[in-house]
Amino acid sequence: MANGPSPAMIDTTCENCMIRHRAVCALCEPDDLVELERIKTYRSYRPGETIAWAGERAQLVGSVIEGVAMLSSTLADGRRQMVGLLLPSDFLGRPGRTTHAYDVVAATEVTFCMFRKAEFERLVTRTPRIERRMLHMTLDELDSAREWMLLLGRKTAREKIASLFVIMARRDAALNQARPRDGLRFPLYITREAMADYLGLTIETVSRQISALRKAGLIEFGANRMIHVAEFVRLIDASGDDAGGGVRA
Amino acid sequence: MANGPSPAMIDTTCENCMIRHRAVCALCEPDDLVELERIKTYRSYRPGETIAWAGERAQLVGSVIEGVAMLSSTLADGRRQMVGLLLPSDFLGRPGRTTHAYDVVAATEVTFCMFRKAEFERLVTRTPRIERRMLHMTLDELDSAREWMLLLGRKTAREKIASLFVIMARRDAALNQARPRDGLRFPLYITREAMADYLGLTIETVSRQISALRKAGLIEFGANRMIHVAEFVRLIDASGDDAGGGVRA
DNA sequence: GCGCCGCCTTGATCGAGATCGACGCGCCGT
DNA sequence: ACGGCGCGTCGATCTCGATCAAGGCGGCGC
Repeated sequence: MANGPSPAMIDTTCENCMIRHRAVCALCEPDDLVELERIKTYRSYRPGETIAWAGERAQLVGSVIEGVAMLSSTLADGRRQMVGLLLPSDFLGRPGRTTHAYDVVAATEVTFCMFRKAEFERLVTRTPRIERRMLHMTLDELDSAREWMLLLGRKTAREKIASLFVIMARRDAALNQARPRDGLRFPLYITREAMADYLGLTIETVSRQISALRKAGLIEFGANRMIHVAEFVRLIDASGDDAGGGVRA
Repeated sequence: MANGPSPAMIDTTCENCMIRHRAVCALCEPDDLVELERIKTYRSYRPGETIAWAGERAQLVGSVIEGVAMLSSTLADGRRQMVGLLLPSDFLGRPGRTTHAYDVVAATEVTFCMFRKAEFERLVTRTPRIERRMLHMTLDELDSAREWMLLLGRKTAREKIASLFVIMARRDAALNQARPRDGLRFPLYITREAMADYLGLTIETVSRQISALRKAGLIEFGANRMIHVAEFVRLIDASGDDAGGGVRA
């Protein structure tokens, strides 16, 4: 994700867009795309760069084309919790709200297909297809958020790490059309800090539990931040979720 | 909420419905309401009754008219986490999914305005107004879920209890149009178990922290499960959220 | 009235994860 | 080559909330 094509190499026609059939524009007809192309712009951010601050006036909305961005909330004394991840095709910005509700930070190099908020909303209002698509995407996000609530509220540190790895492995397998027979590899792009923020842990606990999983033989470290999972089922068991036998990609 | 009018007393015309302007039908035109009235039915559940099991085929969808229902997830070994609350006007059932994703249990006596799923979806497909309304409701739920993620991941037991009370107090104040000057009362309908499931705690910790808040003078117990908050600002401080001075209802 | 049962409270102890502190390793700029 | 810095690891200790255990209180049926 972090080392895909550079922004300059992105095909800027909607027809050829990498996320054409998964993003907010998935249900659009050719006519709609003409409209979208008229008002869209591309914008990239460096890893660690802040894309928006919570409370800030939201001028832009848009879809992630590639890379990963993090949504997080912060308590007055600095405790931070990640509340969402924006992956390619995910949408940033909420119709009917004028400010950002969360801090948005680039986790990797990330590129957005952006629209001026007002123009986009005008277009949405007269294009129910976009609204329908947004509804489905929002429902999916709500499901993810609720799954994460279970993790945050009830899972042990070990289960949290295993759950994260299961998700990353599945995502990577889906992306690369790889069949997760036995033996599965995926890259660990994010830092311990990002994992800790995501899982509601400290970085020390994240580090210790990853070591514990390695010592227990559930994972191995490869070169270049690759994680190798010999028996995916054992990782799923360690994650606390049942779904026991069936290895879904 | 638990002791409002009985189902039999509910006015069954959409025009006079208590949630007419807040529910999924809020944007509907009179013509749409005729359609809805044709396919809707009312259904009530007793406190503690299970409305749906996770994984079960979803036949019905609908809005809460009155009462409260809880959505929760369960881990294989029985650990449970509440992932959502359905209050009057909230919608149960997800378009495009054939099974329930969570257990749904009545927290109080609860009455739904329900539709056969297939019929409702057919209607939605040709009524973008309903879709737009669902989108906004889903976005609100997503915000609540994310706020809850911050609570589950980063707040202390004490802050969790205080946060819950702040929310309940605000909700009650909003419902009764009461101005939260100094001195604010609200009823504590739910059990310690429900609070524990919601907050990611055990019932013992819930009990102890409520006692601690009482001993610290932040809350007092009245008759009939009423909680009295003398200085709302102190409760907000204890909740960990800033928003320090401004007392919003 | 009496006893039971569900819900709640409180105490004692335990343990997972936070906190504090030290250090290792790789990368980058000079 | 060297030093500095960001990131990760690991050990020691502490602490908050879980766990285990013992009642209390109130409503309800008999």
